[in-house]
Amino acid sequence: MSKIKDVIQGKKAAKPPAATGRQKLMDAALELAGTTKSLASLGLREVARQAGLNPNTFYRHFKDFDELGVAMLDELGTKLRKGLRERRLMPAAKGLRLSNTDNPTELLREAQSIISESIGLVLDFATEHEASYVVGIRELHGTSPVLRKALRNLLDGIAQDMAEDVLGVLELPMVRRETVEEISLVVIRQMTFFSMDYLENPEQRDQIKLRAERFILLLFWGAIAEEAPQLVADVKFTFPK
Amino acid sequence: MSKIKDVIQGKKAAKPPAATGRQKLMDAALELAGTTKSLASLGLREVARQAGLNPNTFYRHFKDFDELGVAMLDELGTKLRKGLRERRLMPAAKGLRLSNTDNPTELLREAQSIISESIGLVLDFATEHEASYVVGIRELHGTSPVLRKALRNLLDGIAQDMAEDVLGVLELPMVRRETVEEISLVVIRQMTFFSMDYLENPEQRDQIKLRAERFILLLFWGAIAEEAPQLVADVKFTFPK
DNA sequence: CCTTTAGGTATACAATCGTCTACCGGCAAT
DNA sequence: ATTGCCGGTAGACGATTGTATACCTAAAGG
Repeated sequence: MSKIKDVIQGKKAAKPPAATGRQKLMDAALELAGTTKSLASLGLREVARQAGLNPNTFYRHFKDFDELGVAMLDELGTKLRKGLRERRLMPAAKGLRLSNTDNPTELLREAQSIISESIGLVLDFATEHEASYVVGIRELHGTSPVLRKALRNLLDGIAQDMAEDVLGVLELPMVRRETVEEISLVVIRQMTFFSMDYLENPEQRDQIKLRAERFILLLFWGAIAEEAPQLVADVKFTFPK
Repeated sequence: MSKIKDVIQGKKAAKPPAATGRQKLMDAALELAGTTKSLASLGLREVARQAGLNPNTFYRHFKDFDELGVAMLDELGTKLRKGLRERRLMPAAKGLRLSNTDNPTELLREAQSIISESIGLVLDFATEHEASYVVGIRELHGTSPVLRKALRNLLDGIAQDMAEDVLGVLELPMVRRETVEEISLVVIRQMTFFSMDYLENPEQRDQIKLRAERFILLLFWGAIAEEAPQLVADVKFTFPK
C-alpha cells in the first residue's frame, strides 16, 4: 500500500528491517567507503542517495563528515573490543593460570597456544567485518586528524587490553610490565598489516597467521632472553615452523 | 616585461626556477595532498590551478590520477632507496665486519650502534621529505589498488635491502637467513608507525627513536635466543633504557 | 488542545567538476 | 620548406556538488 510518491522516489526500500535514518546513513557510507572511496572523499549527496534519503537529511544527524566517521569508527571499535573482551577471559575462567615457573617449557607451550587463539580472534573479526575493518585501517593513516586520533586511541586501548591479558592470565613472571605494554603496542600495530594481508590473500591465510604468531613469539622470547637469559638456555622450546 | 595576459592569469609565477609541466603538476599535487586531502580525492582542476596550468594540460602528461600518483611515489621511492643505499655501505667500507664470534658481547654492542644509525637515517629522511613521506604512507593503505601495490613493493624492496645489510655487514652467524628476512619485513612496516609518531610529536623524538631501536633489538635478541640459546645466557648485554 | 521539536522532503542556486573540441606556437625531422 | 607532434591555452557542456530556505508530518510535552 505504498503511496505513489514513495514508489517514484524509491523510499521504504531499506535493506534489512527498519533502521533509523542515522544508521541508514552510516551503513550507506560504509558500503561506499568499503568498495570505492575513502571516507573523507565521500560526497554528502552520494551517501544520502545510497541511503535512499534526501541530501538535507544528512544535516539532521551529522554536521560534518568527520562526525559521521567518528560515529562509524565508534561502532566498529565497540564491536571489536566487546568481541575480544568477551572471549579473552575464557582462559582465566578455565582456571588456567600459567605462572608455573617449575616447568617453563610447558608454560611456553601453553602461552603459544593462547597467542595462536588470540591471533585467530582478531583475524576472524577482520574477516567477518571486512568492510568496517578496512575502512578503519584506512582512516588510521587518513587525512582527517580527528579520525586518525580516534583510531590511534582504539588501537592503544586494544593494546592495553592485550597487555593486561598477558600480565593477568599468562602471568609471565620474568618480563617487566613496561616491556609487556611496549610489546603489545607494536603487536597490535603490526596486526594491521598482517590482517590486511590476510584479507587480501585468502589462499595464504594459514601461512600469514603463522607468521603473525612467530612474530609475537619472537618478541616475547627476546624479552625473556633480555631479562632472564638463563631461562632461555634451560628451556627446550622450539618455534612453530 | 610580462604580457598582460600573463598577469591576468597569474602565469610564470612558478616557485623555484623553471620546471617542466610534468614536474609542476607533481609538485602541486604533493603540496595539496600533503596538507589537505588524499591523493585519490584531489581534483584535476585543483592541481592544475595550484600548478598554474590549464586544466587540460593535465591530460598531456597523465591520463589518470593513478598515473600521477605512481610517478610521485616512484620519485619518492627512488630518492629514499638511493639515500639509504648510499650510506648503508659505510660500515662495510670501513672494513667493519662483525662476524667475531669470539666476543659476542662486543659484536652485539656494535650491532646495536649500527641499528641506531640506520633508524636515524630513516627518521631523518622522513623529516626532510615529510610531505612526500606522509603521502606515501597514506597511500599504502589508500583506496587505489595500484598505488597500494606500488607502496608495498617499495617497502618490500627496502626490507630486502635491510636483510642483505644485516646478512652481509653484520654477518650474524647464528640467525637463519629466512628469519632475518622475516624480521626485516616487520621492522620496515613497523617503522611506518614509528616515523609517523616521530613526525607528529617532535618533542618526544628521542624517546620514539629509542623505542624503535629497542623493538628491533628485541626481535633479533629473540631470534638469537631461538637458534642459539646458550649464547644468550653467556653474553652480558644490556638493552638501552 | 496547542505547541514545540525531530526527522524527512522539495526546490533552488552558485560553484566546481571532468571532459570535449578547437586553436596555437615552437621545435625537430623529413 | 613543410610537415608533424608536443606542450600549452580557451571556451563551452552537462553533471554533480554543498548548502540555504521553506514546507510537511508525527510524536511528545505542557
